[in-house]
Amino acid sequence: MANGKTTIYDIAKRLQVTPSTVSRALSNHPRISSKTKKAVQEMASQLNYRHNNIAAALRSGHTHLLGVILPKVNRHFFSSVVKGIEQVAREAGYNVMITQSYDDTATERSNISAMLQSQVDGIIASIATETTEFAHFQRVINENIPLVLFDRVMEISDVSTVVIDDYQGAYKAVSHLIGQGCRRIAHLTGEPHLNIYKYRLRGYRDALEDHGLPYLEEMVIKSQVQLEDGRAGMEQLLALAERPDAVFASSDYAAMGAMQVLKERNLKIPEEMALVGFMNEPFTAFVEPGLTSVDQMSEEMGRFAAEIFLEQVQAKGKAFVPRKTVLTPELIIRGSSRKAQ
Amino acid sequence: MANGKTTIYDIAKRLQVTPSTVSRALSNHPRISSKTKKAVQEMASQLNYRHNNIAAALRSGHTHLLGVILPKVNRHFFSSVVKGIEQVAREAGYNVMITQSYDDTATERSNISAMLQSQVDGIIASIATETTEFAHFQRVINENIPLVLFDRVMEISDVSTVVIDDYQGAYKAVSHLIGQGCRRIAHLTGEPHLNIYKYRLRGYRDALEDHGLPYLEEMVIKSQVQLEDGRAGMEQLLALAERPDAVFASSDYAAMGAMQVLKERNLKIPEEMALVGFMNEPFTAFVEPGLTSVDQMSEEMGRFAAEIFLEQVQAKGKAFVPRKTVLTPELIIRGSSRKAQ
DNA sequence: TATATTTGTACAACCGATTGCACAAAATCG
DNA sequence: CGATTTTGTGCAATCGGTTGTACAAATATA
Repeated sequence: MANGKTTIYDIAKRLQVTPSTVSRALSNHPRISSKTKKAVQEMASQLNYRHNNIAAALRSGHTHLLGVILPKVNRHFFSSVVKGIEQVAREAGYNVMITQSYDDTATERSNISAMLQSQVDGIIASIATETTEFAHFQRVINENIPLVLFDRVMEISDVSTVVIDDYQGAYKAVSHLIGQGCRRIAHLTGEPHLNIYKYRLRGYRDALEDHGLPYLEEMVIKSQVQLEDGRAGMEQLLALAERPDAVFASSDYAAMGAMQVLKERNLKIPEEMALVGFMNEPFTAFVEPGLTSVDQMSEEMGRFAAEIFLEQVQAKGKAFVPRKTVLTPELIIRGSSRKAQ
Repeated sequence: MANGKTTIYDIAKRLQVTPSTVSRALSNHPRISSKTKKAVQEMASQLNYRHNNIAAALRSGHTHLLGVILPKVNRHFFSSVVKGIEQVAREAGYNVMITQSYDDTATERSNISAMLQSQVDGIIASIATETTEFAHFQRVINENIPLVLFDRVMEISDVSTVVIDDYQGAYKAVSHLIGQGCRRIAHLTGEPHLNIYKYRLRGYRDALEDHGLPYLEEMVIKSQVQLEDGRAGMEQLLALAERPDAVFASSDYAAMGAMQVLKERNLKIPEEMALVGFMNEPFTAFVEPGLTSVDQMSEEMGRFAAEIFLEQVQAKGKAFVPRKTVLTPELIIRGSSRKAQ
């Protein structure tokens, strides 16, 4: 009170009870009489008491802080995932601490350090594109702090993961293009060390083969699948002796870059070149024509990740069996791939 | 060590010194000999020691946590601001805790509570659209916790703020349209209780009047300036007896909605209707034609906000004079307003 | 009614670093 | 060379809740 901060000691003094009683009353301990609880609560609000998370965390060992590491929050996908995480986490009394790796491994590492220093109760993360070694994540696991990875995951056994079925998403997308009459479908793929791109590539390939179309090396272009990469990729594809009649990109940004190039060259979309992206970023609905894309069930993904984290926290002592959750993506068809039949 | 956690006590024991010496050695206290410091540091890394922020915070009173409250992280503007904040904050040894209000006052209030409970050393925030009473922010100020507001600020004296010159941004935008030959310029404006919209409206008005054009009530449409609002606003404007020949929207989303309607009706942009937005979201560059927009200097804004926060922290004891910082916005001209001369 | 159980609260150690104060040893000064 | 200042480290209290244990009173059980 003196310096504006009320503690449980102040409440205890006023009520002639001990701090431990106050603490228990506030946390709704069964052994405390409801009479005492009421008195404590009233005095607490009267004195404008606020629970000091820090002090509680020091003794109890848990901060009720959940760390979230994302490549970039301004990707609609990631921010939606965060929304899902927040919904579940707050419900369960956890505060969420978001940080961004900016797809940089060093930053990712320092994010993890910061979180460990802040004693977060768990970490939910999606790995930076650039990251190829996972010692920093392994450290989290070794310290027995619940870790849940989503979307961009790594091949480590003791981690729970939530991903969409990238294979299926790609397969659906390519099948759709074939259904629209496309026969020469190119693919803009990302870093092969990230599973998402690996699986999407497989889905692409299998869809082609299952429909009796050949898989051609020159039709698959690897990059970081950013806007510029999409532009470059499209240029490259247009320079081929036999041009593709469709492009399936592993990211909406790459697809967008491709679209820009096509427009600059006055090629008709989807008649001369159909396009499909991946992520279903909101701008896909704004551009002209709308960009067909694979939706990644972002909020669900976040909710699942948070729920798994909670389970893992609850199973504290006992061994927790890491869960792998796979969600089914949805193909959102827009003008960029809808050919008049 | 026993349970994987090394403390300064473990280090002290190994080195036959006291924990206080270790603490001081680690924090580079001038009174500790460099010999001891070296020994402590080596032992620390050997034992894999990690500083426990929680314990330190409890005693020292500062958590080195900076809370940031944003309406939505997936707005490119806000995420850029965060980037700026992070740059400065991390440099100074602060971790950043981001939360979203989703433009909802209740959520905003609970965000603040959560942060106060977590004992953040300061809060940087942009107010939720919906918020009209500021008691929760006032509480932060009353508790003497540094508060810096940016972009969406409120009329309270004891707060530092960072904003762009919204008036000037609007003025530039409208003058540009007039320069392109537009004579009947409509305006999509937002909630008048938010300064940003109020000032933009004034800039719009003054630019018209300074160029000898009339300010017409029916040309100003108030809404939440989201995509749908832009659509509705455009419909309304097109229904006027005398249509406008340009629309200046206080948000890119509203401008985008307007653009969609224009395209659906096959009206030419910018010939029949020029468009200018506000925010310079990335999609403005993707759409066809590119959307002219006012850039808000987002990263700078974040950096300034963080710097002011730091100053305020440093000035701990003494009275800190709140600073109002105003940045100059930049008009990014794209196809939606560039008429062939 | 005597005994066993439950209920309600108090006591005190504890989480792990920080920090004002004390004090001896070393360095500097007159 | 004695007095003063500086340097390096230790002591112990402290931040504010949490929690295992103890114990008296109330209640239930036999």
